Amino acid sequence: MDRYLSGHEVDLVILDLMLPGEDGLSIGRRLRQQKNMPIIILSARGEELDRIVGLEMGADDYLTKPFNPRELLARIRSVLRRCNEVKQPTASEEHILTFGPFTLDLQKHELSRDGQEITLTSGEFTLLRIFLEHSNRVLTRDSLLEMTKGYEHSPLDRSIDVCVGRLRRKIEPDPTQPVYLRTVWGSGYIFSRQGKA
Amino acid sequence: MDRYLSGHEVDLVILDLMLPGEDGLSIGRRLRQQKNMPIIILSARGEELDRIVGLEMGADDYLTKPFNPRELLARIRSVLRRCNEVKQPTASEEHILTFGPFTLDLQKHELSRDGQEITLTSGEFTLLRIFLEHSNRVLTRDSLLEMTKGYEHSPLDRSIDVCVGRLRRKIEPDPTQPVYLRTVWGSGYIFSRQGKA
DNA sequence: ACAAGATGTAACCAATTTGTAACAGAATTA
DNA sequence: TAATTCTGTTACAAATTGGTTACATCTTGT
Repeated sequence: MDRYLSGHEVDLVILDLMLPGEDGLSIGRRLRQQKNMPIIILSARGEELDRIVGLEMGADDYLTKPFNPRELLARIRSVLRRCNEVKQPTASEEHILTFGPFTLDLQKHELSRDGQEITLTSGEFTLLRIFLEHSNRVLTRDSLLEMTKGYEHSPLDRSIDVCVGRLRRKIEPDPTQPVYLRTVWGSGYIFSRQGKA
Repeated sequence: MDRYLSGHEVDLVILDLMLPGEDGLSIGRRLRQQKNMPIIILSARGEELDRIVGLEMGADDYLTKPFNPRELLARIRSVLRRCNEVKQPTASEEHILTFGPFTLDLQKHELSRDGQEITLTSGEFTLLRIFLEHSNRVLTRDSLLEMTKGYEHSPLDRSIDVCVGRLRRKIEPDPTQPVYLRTVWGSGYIFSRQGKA
């Protein structure tokens, strides 16, 4: 069992105390201590003492057989909800930015859409971050160069244009008709999180 | 009741569905939605349907009268424990960290896989510990040097790269294609416990 | 409609960054 | 002290990036 657990992603363990082998309670205690894994205990014995021991051991919930499957589902949902809040205490904080269906994680340097990762080079990442942090306002090539590299302006520098193009290919539904990263002719670029037509 | 709640610090609400006044279930629903408050429901009716409705509504636990006071205490403890972890996720002193099939024991300074020990030098151990303690975020060479040795930065210091390489040979299935200890080009390294492709 | 300037973009490749083997001084152990 | 292990440095190979260039396309003003 330990081997299985170490090789797989497990969200929650439902422990049947009536199963043979290592004592269910000690398994549970170990799982909780080492991996902080959510646990629901099933038991045929409905005696109160057992239930109390199970909960004190650290299980998150306790159900006695026979049980209603719908109740088990409800309890699983309840435990997982609590648990996800534990895993991502700071998910809602500053280091995750979103636009349209995309998510940019500033800590991981990772862009994803529908849970699927989209690889960005470090230049693309930097540019996207700047656009997200200054959305809905026109950014000139000068200020973009300034923010990305601290450059002074060179009048024939096209590097921003090229990088914008590369970014568009990764985030725009149709790079020809940008909805997030639009050109403001004669001035620069503007980014809008919701994606204008 | 609302007046009381807004003026006081409340850790947990025990809701008696049999009390008069506003319907207990809707009170509960409101508390959870507005304050994300932990809730335990008491009810004289032991019918399954009620218990299910209560849990689905978002209560953290459910107890039917008559109940054993000790069991109520245990359940309160269980619910509060979960909640406090939300507030202080790193409060407990875990000295065993896991990732993929590996286990790192901080006390013994020992890395093992499937019960088999993998010897680490002290430099490798330190680096791995730091990666595990700061997983899922990019760590620059600078900050890694800082954390491992308190170094000031020397721009041509490659010691981190070399140590990362050595660590990879011990933990990566294929050091050429790291899944745990990945490079973030132009920025540094990032460690993910579950091992990304 | 035309010219002039601005923008999009494919392709090339130099500069940078990273991987790693080999070496040697440092640290540890016997 | 001698032997052994560890770890930083160096050097070079490999990989990756992103700026430059060149040209097509688009916008604006006349």
